[in-house]
Amino acid sequence: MSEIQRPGALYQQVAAAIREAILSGEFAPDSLLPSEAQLMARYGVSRPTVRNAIAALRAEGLIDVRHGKGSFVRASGQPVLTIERRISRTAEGKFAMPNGDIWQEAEQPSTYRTRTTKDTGRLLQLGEEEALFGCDRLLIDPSTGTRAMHRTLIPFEVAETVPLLGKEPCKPPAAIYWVLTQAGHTLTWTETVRARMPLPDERTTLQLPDATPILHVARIAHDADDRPLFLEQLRFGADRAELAYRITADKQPARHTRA
Amino acid sequence: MSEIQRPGALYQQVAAAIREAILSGEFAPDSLLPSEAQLMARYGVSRPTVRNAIAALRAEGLIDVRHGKGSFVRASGQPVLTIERRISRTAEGKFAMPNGDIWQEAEQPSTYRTRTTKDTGRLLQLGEEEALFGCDRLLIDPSTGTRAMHRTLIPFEVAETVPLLGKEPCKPPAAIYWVLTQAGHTLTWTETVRARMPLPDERTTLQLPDATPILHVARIAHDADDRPLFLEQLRFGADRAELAYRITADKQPARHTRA
DNA sequence: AGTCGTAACTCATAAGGACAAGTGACGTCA
DNA sequence: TGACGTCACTTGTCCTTATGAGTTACGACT
Repeated sequence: MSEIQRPGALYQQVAAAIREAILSGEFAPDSLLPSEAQLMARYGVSRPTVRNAIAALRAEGLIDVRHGKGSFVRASGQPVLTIERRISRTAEGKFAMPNGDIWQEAEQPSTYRTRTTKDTGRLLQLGEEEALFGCDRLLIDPSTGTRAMHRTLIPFEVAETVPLLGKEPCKPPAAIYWVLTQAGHTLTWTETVRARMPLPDERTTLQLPDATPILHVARIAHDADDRPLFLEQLRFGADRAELAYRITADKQPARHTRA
Repeated sequence: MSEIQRPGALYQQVAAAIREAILSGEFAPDSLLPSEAQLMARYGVSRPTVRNAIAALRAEGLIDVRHGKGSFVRASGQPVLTIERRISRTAEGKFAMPNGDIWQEAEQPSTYRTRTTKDTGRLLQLGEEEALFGCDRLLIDPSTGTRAMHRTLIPFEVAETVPLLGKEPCKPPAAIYWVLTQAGHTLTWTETVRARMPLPDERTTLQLPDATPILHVARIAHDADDRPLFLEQLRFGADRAELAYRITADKQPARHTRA
């Protein structure tokens, strides 16, 4: 019934109409949208057109479609888990992470040897194809069901100078910080944050819904002279979790790039 | 020709075949994929099936399709711009941001009055529907072409106690920090980072390609007693830019939640 | 030589039909 | 009563056909 003809393609007009209805609250979160047949009648278009419009809204993450049941307005709920990226030291000097104890390991960590890629090589200030110890963990926060993939990458170079690391390359991060500190290093950290769409295997491991990007954090532990010691990666679905940082003002003037 | 029949739907098999070819390097980045007609012949399927497969790869961000030209393997290039989220103070105590001078304002900042939403209310530790000054900027980094949307939200409460803010609510962040410091506040900051798919207006303003999430940073400036003073938001396409943070170890033991 | 039309390619949009598959409710039968 | 089969609903998949629209190159005409 409702006549539409404004922007461009038919299916985009239908999509826009439904989108407005959702954003204006006419269709409440978690409520059932009209079925494809009803939408066909409502807008006087064919089924492919309706499905095309629905596909567009799906790609925007506005709706979820369940086979045999219908299309539901996605509860655009904010993330339920805040991952605080901070590092603290106890009175004895040991390291503690604010999130260290919420995560459980879903399976045995898997360790392996690998080489730097263009990306990890740049972060570690190494060339490509340099040898690394790797350790992958699948983490779960039981209280929210949030899943995350954690990876530790330690250059052979570094592991050689720190016997404990070479023997057991797959320790929890806090333990690695402690070992390196005991070995005489003074640690500081930098993190870079990216977002991208998941690869198929990430989609399944992290159990992500449609149109859900993943947040990708890379934490580099630096020595006192600013040289990278090792790398931690954390990946998780951006629908359930967010990152939190603390910032304080430096005394030095801002630099644009790290030497 | 190449026979396929493994996982599930036909179009998924076709998509998987093309995806493998891309990830294995058979189709180089920026190269032209076979046309729809060629793919129909190659896999012996109909045009809708080919288009369905292509739509799936598009949603994954693996390919870009250009009307009249063809489908291209997306150069999965890492972000070209690193946005450092740090704050420095000059010898005179004024504030400087590492990125402060790379951004140019694409248009006049627009100021307005608004009210807290559930989300911004929580961040500012206010209720819903509390009055705010708002200021929106569209920023551009000319060297990379990266666009970003910046928003400042100042509660009326705060603006009233700081005359300079009330008169001119739309100052650059560094200037606001300075004004608040002059007014006797001691600032610290926290940031939360999220990623999500863009809304249609964000897609156009930020000129985002398909399947590109946006990174959403909310920076809260706190007073010495940890009460929020005001809020800055930054939004940009995750395809071009990444965030960088510095972390140092606290002396205090980690707390899980802020009081 | 330069301009412009046309043809031949590309993807985009739209309609129609048919059947498969998941879901839930209802009713029958043991 | 309980188990199960069937049916009516939903979306998923796949095909055919047709037309519109952006891109490029070639060639004819000026």
